[in-house]
Amino acid sequence: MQHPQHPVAAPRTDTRMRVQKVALELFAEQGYEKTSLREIAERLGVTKAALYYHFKSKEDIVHSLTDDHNARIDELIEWAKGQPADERTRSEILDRYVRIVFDGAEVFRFMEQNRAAMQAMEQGKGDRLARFRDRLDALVGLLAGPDAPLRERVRATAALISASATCMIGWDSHEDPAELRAIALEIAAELVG
Amino acid sequence: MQHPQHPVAAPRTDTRMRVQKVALELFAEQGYEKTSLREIAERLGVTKAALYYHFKSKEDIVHSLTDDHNARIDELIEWAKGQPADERTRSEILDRYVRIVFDGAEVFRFMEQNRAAMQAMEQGKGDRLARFRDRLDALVGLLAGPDAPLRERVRATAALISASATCMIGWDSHEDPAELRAIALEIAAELVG
DNA sequence: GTCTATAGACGGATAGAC
DNA sequence: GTCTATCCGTCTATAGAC
Repeated sequence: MQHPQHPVAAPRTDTRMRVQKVALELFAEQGYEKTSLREIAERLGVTKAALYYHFKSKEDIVHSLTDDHNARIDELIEWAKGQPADERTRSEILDRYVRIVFDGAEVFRFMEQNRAAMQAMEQGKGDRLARFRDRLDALVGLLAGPDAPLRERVRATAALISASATCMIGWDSHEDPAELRAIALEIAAELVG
Repeated sequence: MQHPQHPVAAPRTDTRMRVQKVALELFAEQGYEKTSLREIAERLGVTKAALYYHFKSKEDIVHSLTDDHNARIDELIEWAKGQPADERTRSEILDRYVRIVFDGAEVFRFMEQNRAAMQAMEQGKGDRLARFRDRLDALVGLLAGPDAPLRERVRATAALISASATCMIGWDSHEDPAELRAIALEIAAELVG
């Protein structure tokens, strides 16, 4: 008789997730470039080499943190392209967008504060919506219409930027998150309405 | 008879400004941390050591780029503190704020894209409004009132963030700058009004 | 005011034992 | 899956000649 589920000696199967957690903390505290793999390993109580078993490079850690969130934005864009360009669709785009940023607030805050580093990583990825700016432009196009006048495009941009900023800025810790999300959505709706 | 104005051999007295120009270009292209003094010197046709004659460190180059603009924000805050907290004052705060960001758009864009690096530099400067976040909070306090409810504080924050983003985002190069500035102001006024 | 040369430190990444 | 040890590159900053 065997116990195939659990190998003996409980080999810390969650190390990968612990690396992600610590890396995100340090990237947020001191920035991506100023955080070395040595620091991440030290705070985790392992060695640099251990990190390379779970991630093939420093950039790979970042991608493991950001890919899911970026994919959700891409899905939103794809979905919206198949919808009629009416008021109903616009308000659903904003609702879903705010929810995505709100759910991944820590990661989006990291991306925001390290935009220069993110842009450097995005270089050379010509395919799809690899670049942050492409995603923003796509959403603006869907919210304002592809050939909208400058004023409408600027307002749609401002709507997205202020909504996400509201979701990811560090407020007093005892503010009501649900209220923040509602206010973010209200502001965005006002600007595209 | 002498010619006291121009020393012989025209010793490139503008090198300091040329360094600032090239540094800002490179910081914007690849980010502050990924730009080395070697690269700056190379693009300028001088050596690293020459840079150290004009600036005492890499950070010092950044401060030479940003200090004036930050001081203008500080002056705006000081001025506003002595004004009555009415509609007239709020709208003048926004007008002056937008003008400051608009005038220094390249530098503000650099600070925005390298916020992590900026924050790292701001560590340990306890005095005055050394930190970016302090300036934002001060302006929000002046626009919304010191003990305003959450919604008003969030809206004031969104006003400042979207106005500055509008001024410093890279739009199609043939857009009318004056129109952009007007739209930025309109959005901000709407959110604090 | 600009140069050459170098110090001194730290970074990411890999090899190979256990 | 984690370790030790190390390679090799790059960086900021300085010393000192011209």
